[in-house]
Amino acid sequence: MKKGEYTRHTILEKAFEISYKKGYQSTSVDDIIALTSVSKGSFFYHFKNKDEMGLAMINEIMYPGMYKALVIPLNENKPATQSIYDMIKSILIEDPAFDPRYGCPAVNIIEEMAPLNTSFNKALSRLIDEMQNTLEEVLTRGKKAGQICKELNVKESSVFIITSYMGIRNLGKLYGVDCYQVYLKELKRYLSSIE
Amino acid sequence: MKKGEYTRHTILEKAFEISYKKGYQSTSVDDIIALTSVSKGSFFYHFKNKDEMGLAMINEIMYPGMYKALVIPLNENKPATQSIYDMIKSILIEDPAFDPRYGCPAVNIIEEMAPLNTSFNKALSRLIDEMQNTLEEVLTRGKKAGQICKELNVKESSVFIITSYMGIRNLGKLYGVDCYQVYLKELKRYLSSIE
DNA sequence: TCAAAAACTTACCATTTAGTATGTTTTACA
DNA sequence: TGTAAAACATACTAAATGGTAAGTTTTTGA
Repeated sequence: MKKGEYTRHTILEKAFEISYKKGYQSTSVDDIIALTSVSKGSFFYHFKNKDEMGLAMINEIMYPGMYKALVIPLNENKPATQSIYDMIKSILIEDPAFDPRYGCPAVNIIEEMAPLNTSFNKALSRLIDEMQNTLEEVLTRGKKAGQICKELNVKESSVFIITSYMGIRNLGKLYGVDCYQVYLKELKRYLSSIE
Repeated sequence: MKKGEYTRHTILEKAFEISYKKGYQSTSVDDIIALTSVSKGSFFYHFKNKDEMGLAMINEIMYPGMYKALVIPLNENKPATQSIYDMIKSILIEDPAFDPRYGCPAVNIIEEMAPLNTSFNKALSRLIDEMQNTLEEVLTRGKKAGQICKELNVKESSVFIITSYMGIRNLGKLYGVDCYQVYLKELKRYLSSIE
């Protein structure tokens, strides 16, 4: 029960790595086993089909990764708008797990799979809900601390922030990091407008 | 020379229709010819390969479509922020050419193909540049008309508006039209913050 | 240590994929 | 109206796809 779990996990990691660059549907089982030196029989021993693997990849690789990169940093003890700005700047500019050319793994797979597979949709909704809730909490705490305008609707604002992040990941695929800098300036302006 | 152009155009239209729902890479040539009742030989008479067809689809179907839905409405004679808000609301809520479940065709194909194909990337950049420039013009005109804050950086603001649009198309795939309404409220707030 | 369960391998299969070769029909226009 | 070019159809290919069958090796825990 140990060896198998290790194999399973490396399959998921490699699948994540390839599908981040090529897209989920265009990543074949053969692509994955080629990179893992796991046989096809072994692949299908661990997952009854490709989509079950994809779902596990979302839940076991993507979810923890996003949690670490997006949620944890938001709970540091900083002024609300500061901690939001820092987190977004950090994942856009500093985090080596992201490549501007390939965007954000979560955004990519939402774009590709949410309309096609309800199981994927559910798992991905759970991921974005987590992010959404954390943002709302930060903004609400900010209100109580007098850092955020009392009249602000925290739900609307956090949706707006998330959409801007999703969008800049998309735009970055066309124009590279240059547009990240432009985006960050206006994000800062927006954030100061809700203080 | 007439009949052929008609066939070519219906191929492009149907390819657009299917790939809007399934994604470009997952739309096969067989899918397209099945829906057009055009033979495979005829398909490859008009396009030397699938990607050449995809490129033509972007330039001949997507570009004009986006121009009509996004650019033209921005040049109506309204206050700057009003015309931006109305245009976005219109394509999100009213335009029957878009299905919230499937998002925005241009955003979809940027997400999927921009990292994988430089020809696609160029054609799509041209499309977004057009949108970007129009937004900048509207904001600049708004400044001159005293509707927009003089200190605003029009480039940064228009990038921010575009990213928010791209992002809400992504989020809409998870949550449907409900999140459009939430987004629009905060978009309105943002727009009034730049007045 | 040893047997049962877990983990893995190899060789295969049916289907789908983009693309081609070769020939036939249609169209435009002189 | 005749003919050359344009447009199309059919039947095919080789490679890639997700998945399976059947057997072999490795691991684990009593």
